[in-house]
Amino acid sequence: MAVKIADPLLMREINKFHVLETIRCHGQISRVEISERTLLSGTTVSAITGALIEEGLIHATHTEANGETHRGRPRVLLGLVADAAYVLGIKISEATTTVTLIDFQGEVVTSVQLPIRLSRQPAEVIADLIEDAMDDCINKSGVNRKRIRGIGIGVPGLVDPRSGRSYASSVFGEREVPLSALLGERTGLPVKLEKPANLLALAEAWFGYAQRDKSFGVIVLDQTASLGLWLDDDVHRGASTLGPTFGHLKVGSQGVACDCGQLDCLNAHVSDAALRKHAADALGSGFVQTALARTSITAALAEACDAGEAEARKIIDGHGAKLGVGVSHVINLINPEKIIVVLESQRYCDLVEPALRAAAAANSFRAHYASTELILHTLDDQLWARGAAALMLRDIYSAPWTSAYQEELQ
Amino acid sequence: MAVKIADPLLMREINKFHVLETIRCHGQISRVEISERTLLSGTTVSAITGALIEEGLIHATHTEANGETHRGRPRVLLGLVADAAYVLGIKISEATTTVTLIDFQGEVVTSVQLPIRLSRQPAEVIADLIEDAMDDCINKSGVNRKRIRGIGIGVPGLVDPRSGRSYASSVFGEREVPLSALLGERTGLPVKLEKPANLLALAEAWFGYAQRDKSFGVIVLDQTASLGLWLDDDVHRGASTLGPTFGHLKVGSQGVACDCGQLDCLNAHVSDAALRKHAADALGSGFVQTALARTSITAALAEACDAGEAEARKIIDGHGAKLGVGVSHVINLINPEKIIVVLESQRYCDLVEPALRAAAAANSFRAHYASTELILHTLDDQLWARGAAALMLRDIYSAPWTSAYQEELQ
DNA sequence: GTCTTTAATAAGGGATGCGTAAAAAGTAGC
DNA sequence: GCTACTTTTTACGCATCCCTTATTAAAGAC
Repeated sequence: MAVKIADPLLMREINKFHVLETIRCHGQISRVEISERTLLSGTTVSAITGALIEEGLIHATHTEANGETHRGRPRVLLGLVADAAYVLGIKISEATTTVTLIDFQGEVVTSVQLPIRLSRQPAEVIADLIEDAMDDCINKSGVNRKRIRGIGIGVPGLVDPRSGRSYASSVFGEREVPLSALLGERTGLPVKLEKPANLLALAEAWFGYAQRDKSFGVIVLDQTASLGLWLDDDVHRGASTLGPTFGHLKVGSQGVACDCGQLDCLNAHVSDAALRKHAADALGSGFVQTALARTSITAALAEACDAGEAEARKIIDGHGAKLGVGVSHVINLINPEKIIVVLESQRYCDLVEPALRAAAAANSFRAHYASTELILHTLDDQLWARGAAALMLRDIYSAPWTSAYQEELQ
Repeated sequence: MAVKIADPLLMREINKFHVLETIRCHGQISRVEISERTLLSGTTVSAITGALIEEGLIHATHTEANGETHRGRPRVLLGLVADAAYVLGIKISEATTTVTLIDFQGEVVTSVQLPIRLSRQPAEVIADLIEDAMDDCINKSGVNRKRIRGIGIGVPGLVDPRSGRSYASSVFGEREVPLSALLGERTGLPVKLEKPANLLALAEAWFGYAQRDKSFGVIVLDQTASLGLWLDDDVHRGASTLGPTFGHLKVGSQGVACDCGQLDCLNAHVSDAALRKHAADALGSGFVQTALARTSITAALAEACDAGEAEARKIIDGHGAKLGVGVSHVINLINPEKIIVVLESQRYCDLVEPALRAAAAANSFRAHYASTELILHTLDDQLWARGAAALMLRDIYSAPWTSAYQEELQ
């Protein structure tokens, strides 16, 4: 039984949720329009918005009709109270860690970057560093700490959101780190852990390209390739709760070894490490070393390609082709409405796109390829943060009819 | 907005659904126990069961406490009225078509086999033949035609359940057949079309191995390989509504051509046609011809293998290996709680299982492989039928909180 | 400055639902 | 036959929704 028994209170909660959702999606909206959109009666909308105002979640922004001026009493526009709650979004990467404070509307309040390579430190030290960064972020913002409702974190590698543990992550020396617990102790706040791709999926679903879509996938290349799958209004986690393993799909049969001990995993072909190796083989280790001191491997390849280096072009095409095969598996099996591929730079998107699309098309069933929209765009640091924030915000907004709601409350 | 606005009527519908679900799952159950399981108050359960009795969906089976005798007033056991509704389940294959009448409890009432190769006939003729078979089935059962609520059909090839059309099916000469419409006209009943794998997924979810699972996949080899995916209490259809295309996943890189025009599709390696070709190449076309006159290709291979034929063993292992690669993609991307592989005979299950498991394990990420249970079992003709029936039954039982409910009513 | 128009709230009537608590029903034990 | 005990139903109170009809509020139109 995934759905709760109905009683009058649940009824209210459901309708309250719908009203809040409508306000959240629309930004500024009058009671009449809420009534029209939700099909709730004006009376009910008034009662619910009244309660929400009392709870401090929304307020009348007092702005009258926008632009054109109407005849009668102007509509009072309602909007979320930005100050109603705050959430910290944290994105941990190998080279940089970003801590961002997000308000109830999902807007960035403050953001702090920690340009530190964490991988040499034990988990306890890393937790301390992150705590300092959070404090810094909060202090800069001037936000009352009591209004902060939780912390959402994205960390590479395997993540079990249920236990809040990170496994085999490249940023930690330890194989297993109870990151949720470490940060929960220090802050007294609820902490949610997710893999970065799921964070992006959340961000796309809440703020990005996929707000209306029932199903979509987000593929992100952040050291390794990873997929976040959004199905039925939630991140898909699967039986292991680890989410899909895009990076270990098998592509091709060249017999390239992957860290996981198997052969021809996608990651063995498209991870940053693999790209560096390809580049070193084709362009010389000197090129790689000088380039990487300055920039990322994809940026370096893009530059070399633009400089007319045929080998760089070949590597990029190969990269796109392998990614395309992976994408084709997603199209064939899931056939989501959208697949969003998130890459580091616009230039690299442009360079990799032809080969990626060609491979995706060549390896997926026609009808499915035609119905899945393939989008490439660049990685926005704020998108990470907002995804991490959405992780916590969705708890505040949580849909009342799911049993998950109850579990998370206790 | 996937969820309806709450009002008192919806509330009743939700709770009614829960009560009916409880009765359906438990078979015979007293009001008290329903109250305990659903957490609804006794009053409400009485009111709802009263309404359900009035509607003729359930009745008091008047059996008192089973076995042990209790102290106070004995519980009145309630159960589904088998006669409350009937549904026709139809499974169309190349060689045989089965028509089955199922009652409200999901039990088979009558079943009729049409041992006719349909592929030579135009769609209109096929529809006529099926209509005759349905009439025969109904007449034999003695069931009042008015009690029949709909028809569920499984047909190989591409199926668009939304339009009720079958595309590129091996059983039809035409590329596109509006089968729902053809049978709807003839019977005046609602007709639902599905691909066979989805039918099996439904059957497993309602009656089979996966009644408790949130997510699972069913793989069936019926001419070609096909996958039905059950996610979030429903068959997953994807953007194209055609469902996953397991058979056109790319496995290996031998460059074997598939009907779809691409290379190395799973079907190009594991379809019945591919197996026949492998068998003809390795064992001689004479073997294939004499064997197929008598039995199926898998049964023939199993026999040859049992007779010590090394080439047959090799073909079966290859078959299992390719299937295993396909399975690994499902495990990596979806990581469902179960994957159920449905094969023709128990013997073939036993023979193909080692290679299948080995390939699945070798190509899927460890944690995911470990958390997905892999089950092989044989195809039961009744399972098809019950799946087809569930297709319609779920409309009668339909969950009131989804928008799909509303769409399907109109 | 008054009239018109639209928005929002308030009040009353009607319907439905849930839940609690008491009454009715039905059986076993003494 | 009476009592004890459990199930089921009935009666009542309360909450929610909806609708209709004022009432109040705030602007534009004249």
